[in-house]
Amino acid sequence: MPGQYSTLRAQRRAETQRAIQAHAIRLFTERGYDATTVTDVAEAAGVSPMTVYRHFPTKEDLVLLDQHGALVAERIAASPDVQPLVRRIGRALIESATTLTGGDDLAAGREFLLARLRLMISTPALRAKHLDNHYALQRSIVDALGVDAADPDTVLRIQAAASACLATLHTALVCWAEDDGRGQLPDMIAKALAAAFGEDATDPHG
Amino acid sequence: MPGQYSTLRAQRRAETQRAIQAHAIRLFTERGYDATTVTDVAEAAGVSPMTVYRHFPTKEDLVLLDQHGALVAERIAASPDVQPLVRRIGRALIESATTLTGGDDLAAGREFLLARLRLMISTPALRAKHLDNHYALQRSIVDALGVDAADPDTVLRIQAAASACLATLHTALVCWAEDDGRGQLPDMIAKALAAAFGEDATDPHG
DNA sequence: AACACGTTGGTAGTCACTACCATATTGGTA
DNA sequence: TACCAATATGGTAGTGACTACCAACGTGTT
Repeated sequence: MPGQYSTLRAQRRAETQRAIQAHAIRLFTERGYDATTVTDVAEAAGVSPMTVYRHFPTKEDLVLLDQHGALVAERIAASPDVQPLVRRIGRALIESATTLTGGDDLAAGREFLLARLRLMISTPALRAKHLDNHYALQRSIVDALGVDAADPDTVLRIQAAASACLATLHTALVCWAEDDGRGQLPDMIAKALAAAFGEDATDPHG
Repeated sequence: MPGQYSTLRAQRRAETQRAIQAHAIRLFTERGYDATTVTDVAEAAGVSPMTVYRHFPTKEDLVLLDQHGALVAERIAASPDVQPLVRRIGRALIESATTLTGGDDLAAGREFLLARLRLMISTPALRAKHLDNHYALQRSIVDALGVDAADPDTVLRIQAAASACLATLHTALVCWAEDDGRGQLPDMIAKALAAAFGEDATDPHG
């Protein structure tokens, strides 16, 4: 929230935030999400429960992914609009996944991502909110595609394509996590898209 | 939960349950979901808060749809398995929607359904849990399709198709509700499926 | 040195939800 | 008809997430 005019302040804040989240994921994985209270997390991180809420608005936000949404919307807006909708969205999803998993410096980042994914998949509350985040992402994708919203049929068409693509992405994430991240996530997404929409609609060489 | 060996008992129970839910939807619509406490609902229905929890495990269950899942799974299992996956699932969704909206005797039932849908769409907590219900429905659809689960690629293919179809269904529900239920829901679903997967994949005359 | 600001901690409260126990009414039975 | 089991409901007390409101302390700027 607050504007950081100081680097030292921002660094400290970022560090406590990182520590809180790291301890949270560890405890959630060890004892389970529901069996771990926010107070437990705060004690483990050496702060008060209030500080946890200052950095993460809800307990769920300790686990959920954050940057992914903006990444996808950017790529959508930057893509040429001559391709069919599904291919355009699908490519943005694949490229974003490449940035996410490949851009992370080392294996530790991937393990952290995997741990969060596993929690999201197995905990109903987390899974629900994560799916709702995808719904919000769907809205921003539709916005990024630049709809005039004059014709309700056009809106329905775009909304349907976007939601179907995102659901497929979620399925690919689940399968990737259940495979313990052995395969390549972008490949997984491409395969899932091809399965849902047909090979031709998502052919990377098209 | 309990087995109803008596009709009179079951009738009374069903009646209080119906009353609780009706008052809940009314209050949620009037004051907003978050601004209405379970105690408010209980008082309006003339029961104690505990009775509300006996009939509806969570506050969210006062709004969410229930029977839909079983309906879809049945139709999936009953459909011939020669068609492509997306068409098979899509048809089951359309037919279930026909049963839901057409089977309801009169307009009052449709208005009630619309009110619940509007709440589900506009309230984040409800929307999230509803989307998670769709995820559970996805699982039962995959089960109903009878997968041997030997090949992970096959599983991914079916999961992807099912999740994409259900996301499209959700989009159609939203569009239908935003249009105040003026159009026909099954048509809306068919249109959304065609937009996402192409006309040929869902052609009802195929 | 003084001042504004941002980070943290404390307290008290609301609300969803869960045991655990008591009570009354209903349905079938001796 | 009297009795008993099942069931629907109510009460109380408690947990845990989350939210004000206020106090204290450190940091960066003037």
